[in-house]
Amino acid sequence: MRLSAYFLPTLKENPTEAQIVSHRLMLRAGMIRQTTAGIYSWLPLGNRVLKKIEQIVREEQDAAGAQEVLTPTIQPAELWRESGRYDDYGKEMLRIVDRHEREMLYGPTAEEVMTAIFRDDIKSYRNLPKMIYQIQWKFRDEIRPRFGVMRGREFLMKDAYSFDLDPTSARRSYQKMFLAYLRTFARLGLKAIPMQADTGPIGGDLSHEFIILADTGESGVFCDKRWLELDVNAEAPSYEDDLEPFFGKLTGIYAATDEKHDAANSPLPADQLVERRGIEVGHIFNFGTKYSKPMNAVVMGPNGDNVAVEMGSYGIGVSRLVGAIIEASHDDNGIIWPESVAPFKVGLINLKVGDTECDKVCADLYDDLRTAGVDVLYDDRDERPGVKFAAMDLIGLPWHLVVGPKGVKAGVVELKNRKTGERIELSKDSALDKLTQR
RNA sequence: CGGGGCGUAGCGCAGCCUGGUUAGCGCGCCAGUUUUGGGUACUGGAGGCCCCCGGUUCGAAUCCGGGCGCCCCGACCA
Repeated sequence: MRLSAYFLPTLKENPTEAQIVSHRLMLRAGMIRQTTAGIYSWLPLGNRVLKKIEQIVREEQDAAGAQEVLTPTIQPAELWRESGRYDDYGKEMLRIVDRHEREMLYGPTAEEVMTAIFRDDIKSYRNLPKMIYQIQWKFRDEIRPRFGVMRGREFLMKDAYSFDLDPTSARRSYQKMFLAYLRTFARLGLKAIPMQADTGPIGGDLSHEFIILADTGESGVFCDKRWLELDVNAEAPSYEDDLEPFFGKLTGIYAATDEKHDAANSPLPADQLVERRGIEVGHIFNFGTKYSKPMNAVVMGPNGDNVAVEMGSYGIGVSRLVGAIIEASHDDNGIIWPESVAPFKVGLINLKVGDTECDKVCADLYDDLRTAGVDVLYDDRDERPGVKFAAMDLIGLPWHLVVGPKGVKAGVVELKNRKTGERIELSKDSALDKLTQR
């Protein structure tokens, strides 16, 4: 993409409404614009990041054996009356009446819809277990939305639902998702700690929140200090393995949100315990038959009895992750994208637009990179170098490829790593090699 | 829902208290000059229902009433 043609409205100054760094940087980097309180439009750059995250989440869900579906944002009140949650959910649920006076709602979650889809077509234990998921917009009418996409009213969520014949099998589904979450967050460049959590309105007994430690986080959390240096993926099993040992080991290292932590009966001595702030990026629940019973989601078991299926649900805040990643990865100059989610891998900077040599070298690099399948954002604007460097730092692409007249005369270009700040001069071809092999 | 704040050009703000020429400033934007190596220049220019409605007044961005919107703190929530 050529920057001169890209819809990328960057801001030099901080908008007043943005209180935390990720919100400020998302606005300044031209990723999002607020449409109304807690509801955002995603501009091209932000949308690219959102799609990248979505894709990683999707790949890891698929790898864990979940199958992607898509259910509507608008749901009938009827389904929620079946589960008994229509009256319980309160004002967070956005309720709508259609032209026929039917009560509808904008889905804050999809347990009811998913349970209904399951029960309508799955009738035998032979078809279990099943795990389905979607990546779909949700709406929760927060009292006070804040922090940009970190706590919007409308947000993109990956929500998965597991259906099993018995609690043992359900536990295994839970552990698969537990592992999938660890792998997903690791690929996103994040360290997410699974913590014992309250189950809230979804209900159930087994539940973990996945928390990224960050000073700006909304949740207070407590954890064993061993978590701080633990590499959870080093010994992660595959999905075919018995997951119990791994699950047992990780859940055996204390971590809990402040709702769950009992300071009076702390399981750890004070010098072992760390108290921090955190951002919740995922939450998984096992809730048994809480929905399957009232909604009559039953299958015929091996002995001919109808049994209510054991269920779990598993959420990842996809749009929230965009903010969370920025909270975890930025500096004074702007965002520093992990390569896996960067909107473009390389920013190509032409320091002297109009110079025949520079234009030629840039045009070649631009074509070659794209041919090699590398996402490249070419700053071909007739701007001063400082302006270009600033913009490139702000939007945080992992690699900056700088082409200027001096270097071109000497047959070199400069490659800068946004994260480390390291700058090396090398030939155009070596730069290409380096960027295409990674 | 309780408490606080704000609404003036795309963004950040001043002006309002104490009403009175064509409503200012910085950034951005447009045109031209500059061809620039790490947030760097110069000249000129465009751009305003001063949130909305009503009232007071000879006169309202400014005072008064009502409404709407947005932000922050709290309670609440993923």
